[in-house]
Amino acid sequence: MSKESIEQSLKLFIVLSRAHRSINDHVNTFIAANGLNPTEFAVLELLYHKGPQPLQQIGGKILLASGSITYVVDKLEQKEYLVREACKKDRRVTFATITEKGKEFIERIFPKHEEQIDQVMNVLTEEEKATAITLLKKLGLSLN
Amino acid sequence: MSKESIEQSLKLFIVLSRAHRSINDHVNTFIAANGLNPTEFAVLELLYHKGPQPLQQIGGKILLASGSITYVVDKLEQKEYLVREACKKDRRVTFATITEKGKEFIERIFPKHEEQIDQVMNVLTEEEKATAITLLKKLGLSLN
DNA sequence: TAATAATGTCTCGATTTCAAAATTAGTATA
DNA sequence: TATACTAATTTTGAAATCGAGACATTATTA
Repeated sequence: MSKESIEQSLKLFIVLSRAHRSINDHVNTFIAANGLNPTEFAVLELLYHKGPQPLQQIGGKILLASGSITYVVDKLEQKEYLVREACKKDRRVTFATITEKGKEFIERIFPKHEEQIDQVMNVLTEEEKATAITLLKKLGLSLN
Repeated sequence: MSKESIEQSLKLFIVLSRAHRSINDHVNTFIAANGLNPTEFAVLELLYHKGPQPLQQIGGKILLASGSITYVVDKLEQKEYLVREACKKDRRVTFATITEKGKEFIERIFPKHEEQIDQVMNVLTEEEKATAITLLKKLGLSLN
């Protein structure tokens, strides 16, 4: 654990934070221009791709506290992008289901969202992307 | 811009987000255990390493809106980790300066903070860290 | 020089998030 | 079966952040 090693680690932390912030700002600006915040978008995307979900599962998947789920789901329900549906088997559970309007929204927005990300990531070659994925995966796993 | 390329880009976005979140949660838990939030810590570290700063410069460096700077500097001033000082040359300007108590705090905490980060980053070899730094730098720059 | 523009900080209201407590429903135990 | 435990959701209050506007000061320019 030399001094240089620590400095490298710190530098890596900084460039990782900057890269993340930079990309996120870009992506979030696009999402905001379409009337949602990043969390709302994440929830809607989840429902679109994985089907109806119990509220609690949503919290688990996008890492949100239970109180926040209620809030975000309320917002999306007001916008008519999803509906709450009671679970018949277990009356404690509420499912969130994407509506037609929600589907249309995602289908309209998602391709551009992907393009935005691709546009940024394409400063790297395919090989560099593959390398970055491998390294970042290790970092993401290093704590669990 | 093939289909595979976009998928790689999306995957990279996801692993980048996860890595960042994972590391950040780790680091923030440590900082919180010492009574600060990440932003307060960032401001204090900036003042420690770069000396007294006009409030506005702080906002520029850690990317915070002007209203938020006022708020964070208030918090740190209440904790007696910094003081506001009027600028004599330009009476619009206020400097934030770290106090002795603030210095002691950073000197006590910072080495452990570095260790925390190093501990996580050391799942990578030195060479891998260097590679990651190079790639992430490109991503961070790709938008400005 | 006087008017106008720009700059730095603060205030205020709105948004988003969390954590803890409350509520309601289901499960297990004595 | 009553009683306590667990689970899912909502409510509530606090914290953190932003953006727009207010205010004082400084800079520019006509």
